[in-house]
Amino acid sequence: MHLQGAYGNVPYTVKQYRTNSGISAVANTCTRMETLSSQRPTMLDVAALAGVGLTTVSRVVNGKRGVSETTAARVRAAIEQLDYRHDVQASSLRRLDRKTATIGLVLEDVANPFMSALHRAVEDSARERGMLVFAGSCDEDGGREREFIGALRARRVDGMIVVPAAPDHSYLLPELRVGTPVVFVDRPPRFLDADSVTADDRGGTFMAVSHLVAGGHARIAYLGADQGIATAEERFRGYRDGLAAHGLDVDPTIVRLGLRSIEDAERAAAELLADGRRPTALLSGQNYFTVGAYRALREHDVLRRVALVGFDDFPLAELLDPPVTVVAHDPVELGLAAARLLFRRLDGDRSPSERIVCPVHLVPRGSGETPPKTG
Amino acid sequence: MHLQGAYGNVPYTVKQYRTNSGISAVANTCTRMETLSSQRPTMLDVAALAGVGLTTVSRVVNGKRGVSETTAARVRAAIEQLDYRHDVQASSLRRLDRKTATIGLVLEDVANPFMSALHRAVEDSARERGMLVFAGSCDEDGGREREFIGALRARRVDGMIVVPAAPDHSYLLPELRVGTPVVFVDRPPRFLDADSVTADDRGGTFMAVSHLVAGGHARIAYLGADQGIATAEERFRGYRDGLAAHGLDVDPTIVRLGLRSIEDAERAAAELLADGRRPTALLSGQNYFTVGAYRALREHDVLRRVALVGFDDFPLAELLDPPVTVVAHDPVELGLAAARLLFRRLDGDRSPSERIVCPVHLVPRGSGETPPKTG
DNA sequence: ATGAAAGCGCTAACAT
DNA sequence: ATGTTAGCGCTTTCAT
Repeated sequence: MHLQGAYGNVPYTVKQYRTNSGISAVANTCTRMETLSSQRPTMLDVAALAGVGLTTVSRVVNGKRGVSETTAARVRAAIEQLDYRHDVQASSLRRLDRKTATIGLVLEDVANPFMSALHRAVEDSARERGMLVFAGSCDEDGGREREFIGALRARRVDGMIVVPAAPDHSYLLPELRVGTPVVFVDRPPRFLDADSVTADDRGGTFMAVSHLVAGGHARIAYLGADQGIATAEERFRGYRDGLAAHGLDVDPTIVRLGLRSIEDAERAAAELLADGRRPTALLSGQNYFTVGAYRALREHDVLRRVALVGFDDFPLAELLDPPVTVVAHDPVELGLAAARLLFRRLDGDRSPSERIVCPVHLVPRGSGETPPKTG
Repeated sequence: MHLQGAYGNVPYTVKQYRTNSGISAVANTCTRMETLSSQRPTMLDVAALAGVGLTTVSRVVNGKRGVSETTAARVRAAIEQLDYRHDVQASSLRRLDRKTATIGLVLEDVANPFMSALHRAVEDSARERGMLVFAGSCDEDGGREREFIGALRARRVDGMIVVPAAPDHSYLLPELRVGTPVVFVDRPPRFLDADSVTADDRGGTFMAVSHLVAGGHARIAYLGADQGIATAEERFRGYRDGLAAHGLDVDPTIVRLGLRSIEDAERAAAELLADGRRPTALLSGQNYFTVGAYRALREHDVLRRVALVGFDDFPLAELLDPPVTVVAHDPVELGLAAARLLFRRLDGDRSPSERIVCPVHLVPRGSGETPPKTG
């Protein structure tokens, strides 16, 4: 028991604590002169106050066995009294597995309802394991993705869940090799063999086209994003394949790709509707585009004359009048699956990379069941 | 220059690199025997490969002056070649200011559209300064708030932005004292003197009541959350004060507090509408409750007979039919103001704590302009 | 059951 | 302009 002077052979500025039992003890290294009150207590402070060694405090904090219950209680009391907080950064620096109990989540946009629902699912999974998540938005910008992932690397996250934006992910190879698992979600990685959880994009638009054709439509327009985005490409493929499967041709004049925003989609839909030979149905490749298309339909007062089916469900879709028919995949399902996969890797699973594909569902609500009308 | 053997008096396992100029150098401490290939390169590896000292690498990485351009270029090449990534955790451990370039963001729910818009605003502000943000959800649970903030403390975040859930924040006092700034947003802290950015909640509901009264309404119901939540209390106060200001009494039978979800609100609104002496207008204290109320109105087929005004704007409010009149405050504005305040504190501002109140706006869209009808 | 000492990757003070 | 050394707060190894 060290009552005064120095701890080990490290020189300390003496600081006295008074414990319940009236024992006083020494604490806090203080080479630089600063007001002690503004310093955070360290394990050494706790050790001194509890009258035990540094290692014992470490054992208690990490819940390791080999400490008597009485000692542990004293340590816990000291922690409480000093408002001590373990430093996971310093801890991870020295620990063998270098784990930081932190994961990175690379999203398209944390404020997109689909992405934020996915975020919440990942957060909940992480919390169960006492892990925190760094989330960030890339806005479909590959450069920002690299930048953000670089920042995650610099913080030594234990793993990452990524909605990819970049056209090439081979730059992540060293990271994977060093043992940091990366799970791709919503879209598969490019030029990299890694785990992924995606939705059946092609199947979704195929299903949507079939639904519209079954409803009598033969002139179906398409609103899609840049074909550089894997999801967008697959969805467009489903549209083409769907038409082909029903013996219909793709009419390039009613296909609008490369859209980026609600406004883009609204403009594109407005153009299509203004045309003399306008489509009898609109198929939108993404939640935001569906909203834009809906606005255009309302603006042109053809809400119940031109059908609309959207990919991705969105909040309030069922409250609109008419409610919006969508092809939906559950972001929570994607997020949970991705997290499960990531944690399995963190737990040491080294089996070949997996490609999980979640099914999509058609949710008929009204807007997609409008029969075709001409003029 | 060290060509072989040991670096300083630290024993190393020798590892040879060949540089462009043909100089070979030593690297990588390796006490534990592990395959070197699976190790992350450290500054020492970079230093060895570039044929310079450790400090020089540190200087280059941190962009400090005092390194010749030729040396810097050699170092950068080595960094590139080894795919070296700076370890901010280790860096922060040793650096004087202990900064981690990380902030914590404590939200009610990352998936709530209001919260995720705020999140995005904070993220964008943080990115400008090269900082990352830990976001998490507390679901109005004070215990979860403390738990999450504890995890943030353990990761030594530089500062926090908090949408408070707990009934008492004095537990954050040691954190503030140790120099970690905390800015409260959307709601003020309780039992703690700290910065806050809030909306004019009382003024908002007061305005809403006045608007409805001006439209001829005298029987206005209220749907609100638990009065333990500061925002909820202020909004309810604005409702009462608004009625009083127009000589109207609060009728407790048409006030429903303590709601927690869309479903709660839908049920409460349905009850109010089923009653013989039903209100002519509904005032909702929160975005989710507005959605619930809207559903109930539609269910009872009184969408254009009973008026509805909601607090908080929400996506697609203007797309509904009738579009929803709301009292809105901008989450982006709140987020940006909170971030600005936090960064000012991080830059050393020690002036007395600030209480910023953002104005709210009435956005008449239709649902709130329905004239009162009886029966 | 407990403690002393070494050292994780880095920055800062002090050389030169 | 560059290098050497100490040590940030912690975990681990090896004592006892």
